Amino acid sequence: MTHQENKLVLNNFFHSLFPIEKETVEKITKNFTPFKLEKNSILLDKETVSTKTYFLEKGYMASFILNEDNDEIITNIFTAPCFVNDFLSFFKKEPTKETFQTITDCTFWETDLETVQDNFHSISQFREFSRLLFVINYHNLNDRLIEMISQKAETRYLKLLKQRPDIFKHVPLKIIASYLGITDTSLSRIRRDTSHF
Amino acid sequence: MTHQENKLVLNNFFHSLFPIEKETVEKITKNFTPFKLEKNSILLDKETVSTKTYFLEKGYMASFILNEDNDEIITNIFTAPCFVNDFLSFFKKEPTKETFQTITDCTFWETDLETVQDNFHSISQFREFSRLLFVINYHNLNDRLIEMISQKAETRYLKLLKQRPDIFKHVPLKIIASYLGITDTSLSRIRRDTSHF
DNA sequence: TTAAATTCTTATCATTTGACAAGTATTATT
DNA sequence: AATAATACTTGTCAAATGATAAGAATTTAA
Repeated sequence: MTHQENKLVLNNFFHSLFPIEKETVEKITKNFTPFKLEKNSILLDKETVSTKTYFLEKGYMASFILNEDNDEIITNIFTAPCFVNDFLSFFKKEPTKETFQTITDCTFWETDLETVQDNFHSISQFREFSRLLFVINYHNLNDRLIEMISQKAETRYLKLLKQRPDIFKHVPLKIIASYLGITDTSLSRIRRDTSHF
Repeated sequence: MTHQENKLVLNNFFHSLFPIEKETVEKITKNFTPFKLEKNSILLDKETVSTKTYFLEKGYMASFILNEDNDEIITNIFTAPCFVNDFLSFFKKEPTKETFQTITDCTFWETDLETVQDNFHSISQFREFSRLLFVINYHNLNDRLIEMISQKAETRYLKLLKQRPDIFKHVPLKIIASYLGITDTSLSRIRRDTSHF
């Protein structure tokens, strides 16, 4: 087994989320294959159908959409290890509106819908894991929406800085600004005004 | 069978989302029980664990959290027919942070986790339905977040007015304002400035 | 039906954030 | 190392939204 084929990080992700036997995880990840992308590569492009589900083993990514003015609106920032998916596109076979792009060099594992379906219908613990992954993703998204509704940019920035300090080391500020729903100018001002914290 | 026990709306909801046999739906909804709530009743209170999953058959609801200043921040507005759930609380048995309250008189169907689990692990089409429900809910939430990030309040208001005109007939404007992430004062101003549309 | 409570609107002023432009710093390319 | 490209900061002014208060309209309760 080469170093590239070491599924330790992938398999551990299952264990970290849900109590599950080693053998079951190995069965689930049997049909996952590894690959790498350099920084600033596109993993999944807008207006294409996502035929794979991706696990980000190492690196940083972002997803974005283009608004009417063709500005990139960052919709998510991903820190490994995590699954990176456009659920709607993958499960409903519809074109995605978002583009998923690497920020740093990244390593991935991928598998196709057929494998996911086999696992989903034959391994009850994978079903539970899948649902839990949805529940957690939904919950995180809901929390972020609540913050966007109820807190001003400075509060959101300070919270992100505290909860995900790592991304400030690896992700350009203009991407973080867009993720926070503000301009890079505004983020710069907020950072100046809060630098004493 | 009394009128109250007519599962037409509930059962049709399954058919509308996913191709599924009549008998399978009847099997799934066998253990759902009906109940009613008057307007301004609490369906699920903050800091309690959601032991049921709810289907809103008729009426309007909202969910909200309380921020630091004890202001209600509306997180969602529900129009029947739809499922109304705190996924995290229901599946992870954790206390919810949100309160779910009726806006009008409402009729519901409910069932418990044990029934959901039985269905989830024994009926493959229910698994597909459940996942699809998650996918659609996640997608709607993501769209709403993107709007919050990238569009100004007036644009979000006009879009809501176009996409869900019914709620403006049944839901107080101050609730809609909070849902849009603005004050009722601000919504009132926007409505004055856009009333010519 | 009247009184009270709630919702909605409007006005004024303050705060937050955006748009634009210029300049500096950093990173990538040759 | 030099050049170009990109990222970041700062300043100025404008636009969007919030906070507060007062009054009008509507709904609810007695």
